[in-house]
Amino acid sequence: MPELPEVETVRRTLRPHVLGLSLTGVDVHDGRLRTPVVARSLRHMLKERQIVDIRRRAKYLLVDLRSADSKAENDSQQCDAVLLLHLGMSGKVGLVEAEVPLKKHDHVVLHLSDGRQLRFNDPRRFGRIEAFAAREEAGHVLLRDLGPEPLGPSVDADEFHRISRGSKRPVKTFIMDAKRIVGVGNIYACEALFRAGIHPSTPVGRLSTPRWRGLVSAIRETLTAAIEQGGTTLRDFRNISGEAGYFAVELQVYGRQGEPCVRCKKPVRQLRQGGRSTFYCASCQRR
DNA sequence: CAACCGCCCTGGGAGC
DNA sequence: TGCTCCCAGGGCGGTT
Repeated sequence: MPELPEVETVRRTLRPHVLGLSLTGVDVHDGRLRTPVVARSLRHMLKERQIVDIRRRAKYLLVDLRSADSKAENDSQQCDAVLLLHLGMSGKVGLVEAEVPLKKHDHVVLHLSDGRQLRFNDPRRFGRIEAFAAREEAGHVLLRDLGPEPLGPSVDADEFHRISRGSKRPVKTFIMDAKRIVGVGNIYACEALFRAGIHPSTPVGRLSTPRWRGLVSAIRETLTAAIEQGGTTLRDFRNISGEAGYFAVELQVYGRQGEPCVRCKKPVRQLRQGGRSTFYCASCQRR
């Protein structure tokens, strides 16, 4: 499942291949994604626009588009658009030649000016694809309430300590809350808490500033390491050529219930928090 | 308002 | 072999 490192890897991999190309057409084969894809409006927002950048915010890919035929500089501002992609649970982006046969679950196809196609494939249809005018980005309902980027400069342990004071909420659900900090999914939440030596059930309001510092560092290190390794494969991730994806990151606790802890050899335990499985070492991770 | 819970969806694995 | 059941999970809408 694509978490932040996978999305960042897709961004970095895709970007050099598509920068400067224009979108020449849009096919919607199955618009039943997280919210229905409206072919008409997607076409209207994308057609004849040139890809000028690909950014990432949380787990959203944001493709910056500029009107390709706009000669007048003052006109281009109004023509700027953003294509938003979320890979959900099982989404993949393929960059292929037009003659390559469609695969099952290739729901949306974007035609590129070099003859190739960007194909959005998503078996579980938890993904999202939509487009809007660039001026709408700041107030966009999916983006406006997002917390800071874990790898950005504004993530601050003192701030987390301040806003979590008095809260009895488990630390794990706190760091997975996108309003607090974005891009920490179930796998990396477990891994970061193990790295920081913090029990996932610890009431978040009881974490001292030094422990918060340790946790913030652990989140950053965990995500950075995964990005460097090209993202976790697990089941669904594929790289842009459509081949089996990058090698799996060495996971220390996630999915290892009953196996010996890499640090102390005691069995890794599993519990459920907010409907999600949590994996941890009761000996290495303390409240 | 913070916190929680159920739901969306399909494929894959386990068990019979 | 094929059936049923369960699980994976981000984010959103609804409720407490």
